This record gives sequence, C-alpha cells and structure tokens, in this order.
Amino acid sequence: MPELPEAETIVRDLRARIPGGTVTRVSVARPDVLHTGLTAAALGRRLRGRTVTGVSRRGKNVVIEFDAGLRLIINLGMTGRVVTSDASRAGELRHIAVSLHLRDGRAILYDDARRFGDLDLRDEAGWSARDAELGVEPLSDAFTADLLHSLSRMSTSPIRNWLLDQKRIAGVGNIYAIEALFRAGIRPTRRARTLRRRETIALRDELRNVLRESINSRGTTISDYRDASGEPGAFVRSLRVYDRQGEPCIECGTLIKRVVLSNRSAFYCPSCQK
DNA sequence: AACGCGCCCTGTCCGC
DNA sequence: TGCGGACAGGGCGCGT
Repeated sequence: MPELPEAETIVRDLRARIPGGTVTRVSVARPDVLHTGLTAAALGRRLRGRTVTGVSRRGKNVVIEFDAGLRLIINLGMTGRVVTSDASRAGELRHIAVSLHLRDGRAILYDDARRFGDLDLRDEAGWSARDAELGVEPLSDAFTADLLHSLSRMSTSPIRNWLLDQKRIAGVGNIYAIEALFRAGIRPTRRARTLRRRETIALRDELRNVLRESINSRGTTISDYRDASGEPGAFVRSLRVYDRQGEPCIECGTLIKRVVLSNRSAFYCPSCQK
C-alpha cells in the first residue's frame, strides 16, 4: 500500500506528536514483522528508556529517531499503519503487531493485517548502510532528468517495473509509477532504455507533481492506508488511470486498459500513452 | 548481474 | 448464504 506520499503523511503527523516521548515498554504481538535477526526481547531492551528525538522518511520508510543515534525503520509493506493511541480511531485497529508505550501514557501502535511490513532497529552505522542501499529521493534536487535518463539507459525492463526498484528511485510504488507514466504520455510497457530525452524530462516532472499533489491530499487510500490518526487519505479521487480499466480516459475518452507486468497490474490509456 | 517469478499473509469482492 | 478464485499500495529469495 503505502508509497512515499503515505509515508510522508505519517511522518508529518508523528513529528507533531511524539518527539520528546520516552519509551517505557515495548510489546510485540506479532514477531514476524520484526526484521530478520531482531527479536522482541532485543527490541524492548534497546528501546526502553530511549527518547524520540525526531521522525523522518527515506523512500517509503518511516524512521523514528531516538537518542544515542538509534533508529526504528518502519517499512509498511501493503497494510502497515502507524497510529498513536490517543487518536480517536485507534480503537479501530484490528491487527496491532507492535506497541511502543510512552511515559506520558500514550503508545505508538504498529498495525498490519497482512504482516508484510518490517520493523528494523539500527544504530548510526547500521542506518548509513541501509540508507546507502536506497536510491535517489524523487523530491530532492538530486533527482534530475539527466539522472533519470542516464540511469535508465542500460535497462530493457518495462519502465513501470524499472520505476519500482527502490535501489534506483526510493519511494515510488505502483500507483504513482502508473499515474506519472499517464501524465507523461508513456506506456508502462515501454522498455526503460527506449525513453527519449524529452520523455525522461516529462517523467521526472510528473513523478514529482503526482507525489507532491498526493502529499497535499494526505495520500491515497484504496482500502487499508491510514494516517497517524487512523484517517484515510483523499488522493484516490485524483487518480486518473490507476484501477480504472474499462473507464473512459479523462483526456480523450478511450477506454483505459489493464495489463499485467511482473504479476502486478498496470493501467494506461492506449491513445494518450505511446 | 540484472531480470522475472513465486511467495509471504489476510481481507474483500465477484461469479456461480 | 457459501465457496473458490482473483486481487491488493511491497519486497525478499531464488533461479536463469
């Protein structure tokens, strides 16, 4: 589910609420969401007494920063949610996997129906190593059309698949890849290295536009995504092709098509996208 | 070595 | 109403 805009929305919510909070206790109901090698006991021991110093985002990951350089890296998978216990909708959570209890009586709740999510705890060096594995932030100045163009020269993969690889660009998932390709007039099936320069310029710009617009709408809720208050995002109303197969294109009226690439749906307008 | 594929798991929806 | 199948925002490990 959650891609960059959804992670960013959660991060902004948490940033207003949890810095200064001190962990008193950690409870782990579903240990399978912990990163390989991280035990519930180790998580509790290392977080107890730690104070939240900040909240940040890297790609699709929500990063809760603690004193002593410790970071809890949360990848939400498909159905992960991070909700604070004082939110009125916290009671709606049905699959709480991990709870970080705070001294002020609140808790940071990690909920995940399918448990594809991943919680990892890293020190300064461990975080640097993980950070280095992720690609460029698409909303940063470093994400230029030149970079997108040069990175894509060697790949024969369909551009939609190519965009989903977090080692290249961090934070783009299926919804925003599909929406940006529509806006840029590029079919999801196009081989990455066949994109012309003007197309990489359009794709870079439209990726940034759609990500920013979605952040402004607090993300896309198809069914599971919730912000840190447990509220859905509104950007689903602004999706132009994602999940609209058989409906008329908003630009030209041609019926939107669905194709499967690497076992994941792609949507496009056969007339607007070349 | 860079790909595509199957799989992890639960919930929901659709056709019969 | 029940049941089986398809499908879902992600990402890992595997084989080629």
